[in-house]
Amino acid sequence: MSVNKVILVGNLGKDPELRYTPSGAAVVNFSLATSETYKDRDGNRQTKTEWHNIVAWRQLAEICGKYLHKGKQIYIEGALQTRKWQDRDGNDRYTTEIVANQMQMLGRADENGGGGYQSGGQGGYDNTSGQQYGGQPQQSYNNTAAQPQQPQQPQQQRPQQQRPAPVYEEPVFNPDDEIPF
Amino acid sequence: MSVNKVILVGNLGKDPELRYTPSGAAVVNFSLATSETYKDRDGNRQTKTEWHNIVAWRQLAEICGKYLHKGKQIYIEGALQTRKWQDRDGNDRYTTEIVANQMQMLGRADENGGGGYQSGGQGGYDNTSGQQYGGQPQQSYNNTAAQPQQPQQPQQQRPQQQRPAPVYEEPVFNPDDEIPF
Amino acid sequence: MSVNKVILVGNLGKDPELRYTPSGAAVVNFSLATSETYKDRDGNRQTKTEWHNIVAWRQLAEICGKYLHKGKQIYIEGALQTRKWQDRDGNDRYTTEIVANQMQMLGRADENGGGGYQSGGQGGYDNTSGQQYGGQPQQSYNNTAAQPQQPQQPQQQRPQQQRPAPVYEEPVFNPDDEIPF
Amino acid sequence: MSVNKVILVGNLGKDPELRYTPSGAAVVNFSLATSETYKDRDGNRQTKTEWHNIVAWRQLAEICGKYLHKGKQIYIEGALQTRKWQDRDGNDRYTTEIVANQMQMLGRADENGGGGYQSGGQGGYDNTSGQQYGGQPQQSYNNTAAQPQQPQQPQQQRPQQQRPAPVYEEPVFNPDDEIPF
DNA sequence: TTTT
DNA sequence: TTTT
Repeated sequence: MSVNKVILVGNLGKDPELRYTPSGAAVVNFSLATSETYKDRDGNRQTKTEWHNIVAWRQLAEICGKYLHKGKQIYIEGALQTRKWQDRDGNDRYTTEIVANQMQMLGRADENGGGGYQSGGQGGYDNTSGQQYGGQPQQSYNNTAAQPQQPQQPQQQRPQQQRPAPVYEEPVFNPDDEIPF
Repeated sequence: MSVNKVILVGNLGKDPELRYTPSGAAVVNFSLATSETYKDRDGNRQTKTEWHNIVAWRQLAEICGKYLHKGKQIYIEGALQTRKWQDRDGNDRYTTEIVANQMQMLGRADENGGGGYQSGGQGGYDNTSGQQYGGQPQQSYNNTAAQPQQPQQPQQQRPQQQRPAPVYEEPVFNPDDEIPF
Repeated sequence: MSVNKVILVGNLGKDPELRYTPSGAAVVNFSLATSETYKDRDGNRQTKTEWHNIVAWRQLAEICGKYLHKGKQIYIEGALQTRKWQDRDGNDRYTTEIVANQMQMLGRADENGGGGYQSGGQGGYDNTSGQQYGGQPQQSYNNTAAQPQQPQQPQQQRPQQQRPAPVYEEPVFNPDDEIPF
Repeated sequence: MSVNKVILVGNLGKDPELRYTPSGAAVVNFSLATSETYKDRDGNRQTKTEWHNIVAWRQLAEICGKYLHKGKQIYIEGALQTRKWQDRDGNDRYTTEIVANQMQMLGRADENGGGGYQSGGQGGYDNTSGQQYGGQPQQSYNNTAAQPQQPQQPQQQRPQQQRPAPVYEEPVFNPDDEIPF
């Protein structure tokens, strides 16, 4: 009985980071900038930039890891998700991310290369999963997990003392952590 | 390299019409009203209503057919599609529809009944297909065809003289027509 | 009590057509293509293109007329609107358009020129109207009419015999027609 | 050159909190829940709830304060914004909010009352500002500031020792703080 | 950290 | 009529 949707068009601040869970699920993280320009009261043009934490899983993660790079302009559609975690003092802290389920590279195709792009278009994967428009041709890159469960970042669920060298910072995704499903 | 997305919140003008193709695919059609109120130059409040033709396929079609009814308020997400057809004079004519891929019933749950609702919540189907948020729990009702192909309305592709009693009107979906795949 | 929203990313099929009403209101029309690629049952990659009729008014119309051109990739946000008109036989006919209220040029800035672009960035207008995010810096190009009234295409409201040479086709926007407000 | 858009349909977790800045600008805060249901690996139906921090300004703030209440189902459209602030240890901390620019009450009109609703429809304000669809009738409740500047939460900009009893927590909006414009 |  |  609800809708949770985010639509962004922006530029990557850095190259994406693609990792794999022990079970083999791909996950990618990157930050995306959206900018607004406006004139302040003195008539000077100002820019305000917003940074968004993007995460994607599985096939979409791999596509992002392969084809996106720092500076690339993309369209992202996803859902808001706020993860709770504990800092070193045991305080609850929260991080909000956009869990992407669709991505579109924007601009010219010949500009969709950069950092590691191999020619051959979008080769190497088949976009036949059909999540987006059941009963329609496929549009863009969608996330395609057959059984959807967003893995909880596992750091917050197991005792922190299990870590050999406890990191009292925001839990970055750890590819050695098992997805709990 | 493109995005084609429609988001509507409105009310059904009539009960939805659920049909099946010979191959067994469910398809539903209904019209959805969105209304805007504004004040004209004389300060009088005016209402402008827009009517949208909605079509949905397969599982989503069946859910719409079962649970929606005239007057129901819903959220719809889909894609624009313009079908071309010929009228009796052979002129090209066009009809624009929204091919829904997500639907949300709005308002109270106890008001989500009406025309044929069985108690038991959203019982009768398993929402485990995972199109929307690969890697996440499922949200709302999605269209779930594993191999997405939007059936072309076949009327425009076969000779009209095949029809016993040719109807020189906009080709309404004919459940006797085979989906071309 | 409703939402009527369209979000498109696509390419212009032709240069936009900018006109002015007798009262001086700018109006622009262009068609925008969105394309999906999919594999058919034989595994061949197919493309399906959808064409959308875009209309924009006033400041946004002028920006589109100045900076857009055939082939340009843009983001459009707007509302669906279906206009009713009569063909020569007096039959009701309908045309669905997207009334744009926001537009974003995509791709590189140095590619945002073409057909008549003058350097100087987005010069010539001040983006200080604040429709989009009241209380926030302005984002992108918005439609900025202080008193919003969508002009009805006047052809359908006055007798067709008033036209010297009646055109029995879909009523294209006529800049000699007065906006009815 | 970017888009930052959030679309939510959900229910308020509490009554909204309406405050005013010293300069008289209304600001409202509330949390909105979106929920997804899914089946876990054991076939049990699970619900995952996401909480979103909503903020709105000026006219939209006042409408939210007047007409919304705990449990109410609404449609919200807005932009993501992450505020940075310092906790007691001087660590940077971040809070992500949705700055609403459009709101729609969902469900029955006779259910749109509760906590302080006066009959008379949406009386008490004129929705004639025209931000959303320049050139169109107005849809829903929009934020209408003529000069858009999102007030920065001022707590993070002035010395914390100014507070008589420093609260080493996330800076909640303080209506005694002046908006910096 | 990106873009304009 | 665009793009890939």
